[in-house]
Amino acid sequence: MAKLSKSLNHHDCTKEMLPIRDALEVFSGKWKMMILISIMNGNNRFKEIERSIPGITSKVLAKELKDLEEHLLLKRTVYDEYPVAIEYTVTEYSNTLQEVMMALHKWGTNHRKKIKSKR
Amino acid sequence: MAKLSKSLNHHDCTKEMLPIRDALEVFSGKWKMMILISIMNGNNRFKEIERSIPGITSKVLAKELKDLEEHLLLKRTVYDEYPVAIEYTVTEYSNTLQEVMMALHKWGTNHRKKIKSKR
DNA sequence: TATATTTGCTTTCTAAAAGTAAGTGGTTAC
DNA sequence: GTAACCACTTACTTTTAGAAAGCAAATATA
Repeated sequence: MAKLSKSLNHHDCTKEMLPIRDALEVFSGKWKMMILISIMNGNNRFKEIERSIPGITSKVLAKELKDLEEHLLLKRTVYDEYPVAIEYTVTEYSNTLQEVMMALHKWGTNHRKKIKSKR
Repeated sequence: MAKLSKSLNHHDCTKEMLPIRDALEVFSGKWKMMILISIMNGNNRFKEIERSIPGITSKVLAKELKDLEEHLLLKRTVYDEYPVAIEYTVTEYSNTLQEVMMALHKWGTNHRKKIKSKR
């Protein structure tokens, strides 16, 4: 008995963790949010997006664009006209990220001050 | 002129991206948020935390705990008593993450439904 | 007409990060 | 005395990210 309770000697909090984990899986990482913001700001062509995000490489961008598309956050459209243009646009669904983005932006701004004052 | 404007043919949005990037750097990734939540839920010993997060290994946990400590989000205390106990506690500063966590939780919950209904 | 450049990627190679499994040194319970 | 617990660390493997170059098609420049 003592043993049993000891082996369970921790508070279960998986219920709270799962949704947060789901969310982070979708857009955490170095580039996904940046890509979304870039497209939201009117960069719709591959090269435009690439140029707007300092440090990203085309390989990584290509992969992340695919991921984001799968998660319904953006859409890839091929225009079969003259020199075949490809456009990436954010979906309506991606607007649900506004609140998350604002919270992140706010916290990040404050954290930068915090860390600066620490040094 | 045409050349110049073409080479700048994208909207600069680094200003908006930077704070979000700062924020994500601190706690994005597979485990950091889970660790914080676990500790907030009263798991303060290394093994307790480890047991409360399914799938995490001691190596990763040790590393993430160090990272979070450096970012002022938690505190490591050594009690020099009988069999030397070590306790991890969240800092007051980590409470500033509440808003972010709530936004993530909300979005993640909704996204899970969204993805489920898609399949 | 030849050369260079742009676009939207892909390929190859290397480096860094994450995961797996076992081990360590100390304490304590059986 | 053997087994288990604690807080990690070490060695090794696999996965992921990044760096650099290439490619086919079109367009612009000289």
